[in-house]
Parts: sequence; C-alpha cells; structure tokens
Amino acid sequence: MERLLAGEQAGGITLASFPPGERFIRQGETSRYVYVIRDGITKCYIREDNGKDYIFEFLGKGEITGELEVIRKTVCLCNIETITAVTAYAIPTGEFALLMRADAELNGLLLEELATRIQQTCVRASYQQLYPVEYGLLRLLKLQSEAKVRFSKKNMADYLAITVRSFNRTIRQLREKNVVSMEGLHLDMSPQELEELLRRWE
Amino acid sequence: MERLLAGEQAGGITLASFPPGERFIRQGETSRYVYVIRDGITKCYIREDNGKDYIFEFLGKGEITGELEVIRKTVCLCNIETITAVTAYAIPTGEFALLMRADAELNGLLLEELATRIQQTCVRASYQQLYPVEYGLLRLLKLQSEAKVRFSKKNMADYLAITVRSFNRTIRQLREKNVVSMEGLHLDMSPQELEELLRRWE
DNA sequence: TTACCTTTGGGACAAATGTCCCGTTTTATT
DNA sequence: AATAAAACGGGACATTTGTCCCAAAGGTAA
Repeated sequence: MERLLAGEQAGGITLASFPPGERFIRQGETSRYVYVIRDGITKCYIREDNGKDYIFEFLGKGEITGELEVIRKTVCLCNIETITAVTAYAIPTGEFALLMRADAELNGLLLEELATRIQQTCVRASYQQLYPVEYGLLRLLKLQSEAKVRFSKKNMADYLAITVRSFNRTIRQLREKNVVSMEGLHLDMSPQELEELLRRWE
Repeated sequence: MERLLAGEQAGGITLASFPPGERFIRQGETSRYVYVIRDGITKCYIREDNGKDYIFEFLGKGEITGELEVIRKTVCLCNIETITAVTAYAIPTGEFALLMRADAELNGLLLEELATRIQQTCVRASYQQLYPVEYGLLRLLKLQSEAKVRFSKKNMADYLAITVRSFNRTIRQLREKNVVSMEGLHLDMSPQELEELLRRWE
C-alpha cells in the first residue's frame, strides 16, 4: 500500500501529522480525506448516546481509514483518535474515489482489506460475547505487546467493552486463580509469554 | 445482483435448494461455491470450542455468502444453516474469482456490500455491548418482522448472545416495566409498532 | 394413541458485572 | 517545587446474567 501511495504523490496527496490524543475524524461528520497511517497508533471507536465508548479496533502502520465512507458515501460512523503521535497520508476523498475505480491493484487490495476486517470483527465479536473476559484480555495484551505500545486501562476496558473496575478485577482474578501460570502476569509481557498463557488457558 | 447472475448463467452457475435446518457451509471446511440467496432465510454463525453459538447475521434474498473466503483464500470461518427452505445460486469459487476481476460492476457491488456489512457489524457490536439487552431485542424483533419470519427463541437468544433464560426474562421485564407502551409486547408485532417502541425507548 | 423430543416459561441460587465512592499514585503544568 | 489533573486500585453494594432444574405445551414418528 505504501508503494502505491509513494508513487501517486502527484494527485493532491499530502502528509499530515497529529499529536497524541487528537481526534481527526469525528463520528457523524463528513471527512474530506481518506488516511493511510504511516506511523503511530490510533483508536477507532463509536460513542453511543449514553456516553459510553466502544473501541472496535486499533489502527497501526499501513492501515487505512475513512474508505468505508467514500465507498458508501455516508458520514463517518466512528471517531478516529490518535494514541501516540501519528503521521498519515491524506488522500482527498474525490481523489480516492477515482483511484479506486482506475487502479485495479488498489481495488484488489481494498477488497482483501475489507474482507479481512469483516472476518476479524466477526471473530472478535464472537469470542468477546461467548467467552469470559479473561480470554479477551489475554488476546488484547498480546495485541498490545506485538504492537509494542502500552494502552491505558481506560482504552483497554473500552476495547473489551467492560468498565475499568471490571478490568482490574479480571486481572487480579487471573493472577490469583491460576497460581502456577498466571502469578507473574503483568501488563508488559512479551508476545511469546502471552502466547504460552493463551495456550494453557483452560 | 440477481440481474448479473441471471445473465451469467453460462458459466457453471447452478441453482441449489436446501430444506430447513440444513447446514450447507461448515466452519473450518473449504466451500466449493459462493452462494447468492434467491429465496428463504439462513443464519450465519460461529460455533466456539465451548459449544456456544454466536449468530452474527441472518441472510435473506439477494445476499451473498462465501465470498470472503474466496477473496482471502481461507477456509470458512462460519456455518451457514437454513432456517426456512432456501434456494440459492451456486457459483463455483473459481468462476467467482474470475468474475470478480473481470466484471467491474460486480466488483463495485462487492465493495459496497462489504463496506455495508462492516458498518452494520460495528454498529451492532457496539450497541450490543453498551446498551442493555432490551434495546437489542427490540431491534431484532423489528428485523424479524420486516423479513416476515419468526425465529425460534434459541435463534434469537444466540443472536443477542444471551441464554434463552435471559431472553425470557428480558421480554417479561419489558412488558412489566413500561406499563403503557410495552404491555402489549408480543413477538409478532409489525415493523411500524416496533419502530414506535424503539423511539419511545428511554 | 402413545412415547419421545423439542420448545417454551420460569423459580432459586451462584457468578459476573456495574455503580458509587474513596484514597493513592503518576503525570503534566505553572 | 507546588499544584492540578489524570490514571490507578479496590471496598461495598445493587443489578444483571448464567446455571441448574422442573413442568407444561406442541409437534412427530411408531
């Protein structure tokens, strides 16, 4: 994806940068750009009328956002907010719409990307509803560890769709329950260690 | 979509029909066809290792299934099972892969379809996690009513990711709580009536 | 019809989660 | 350094949901 963009620099594509904590796409508004993250981590969340947030994914390097709205010609359905400092390619929506039709490679990539995202979303929605929170927590820790970032508890709780209170409880219970494997649980474990824990998870 | 298919009948596309309760795509296996439902209702669900099912959508007339697996070249991630009797166009996967590249219109439709599905999935995952079950229940009833079908309680419960016991409780509570608007709640209300209830929902 | 199975409805209790609240620790700002 | 703001950790209690159980109602095959 980055190759494509680097080559296309002609068509009004610019490089934008945002400080941590900036919400650069707002739910309900119309974005003028499609962004492809070059560096940094963002969260992608829906805020419901009752004030609660649901984070449905974290976006990192090479991932795209805002494309759904161009394809469907709708307003943004979620907020995108930076967690770390972020630089991103900004492609004007009109430009993107043209590219989408003209460029077969981009088109193929898009299809794959969307397909992947649907599958991920489904799988996650499923295990988040059907397994105890512990399981989701371990998977989230693994994600975090692989991306080499450290999310705040609030962010992690929002991702798991529980309160911070429940989040804390879950961690303690994991430590206490599985005396052997979990007693050393902490939030900065390596992907390998977490992989091990996930496998042992009864 | 149906137009497209009707025209393409040449390329090995056949019409398949299944009795109610038939699981014609199995999680973990490789399907040899992409299906487009011509008539009837199916459920699309993931079965987790612990035996619980998560229905993430009901598919009806004109909707496609199995395309994600072709795009990503993976095994099926969910089961598709008929609820009513179903007839569907069966497109051999290889054929579909060709069409996808060759036919710009199909390609565009696919993109839109996937984009729509992502948005729906996200929105649903969000309100299902952040709102009390009542809300999801009303929306499900509306869906059911619009599609003019009657799902079993088990199916509805699986869709809401709760047990049948909780499902029953929720219905009773809805009836008892909002004495005025809900007392007449039943499972065969019209879309209009349900729309009204949803609007009044505090 | 009878036997059997599935669906439905709900009581009683246990487990999980949310809410409210407080004090401590960390981080950012002046 | 001093102060304010945000993040963290957890007690106590209310609410929600699951589990286990039983019983009634409807459908189906011998």
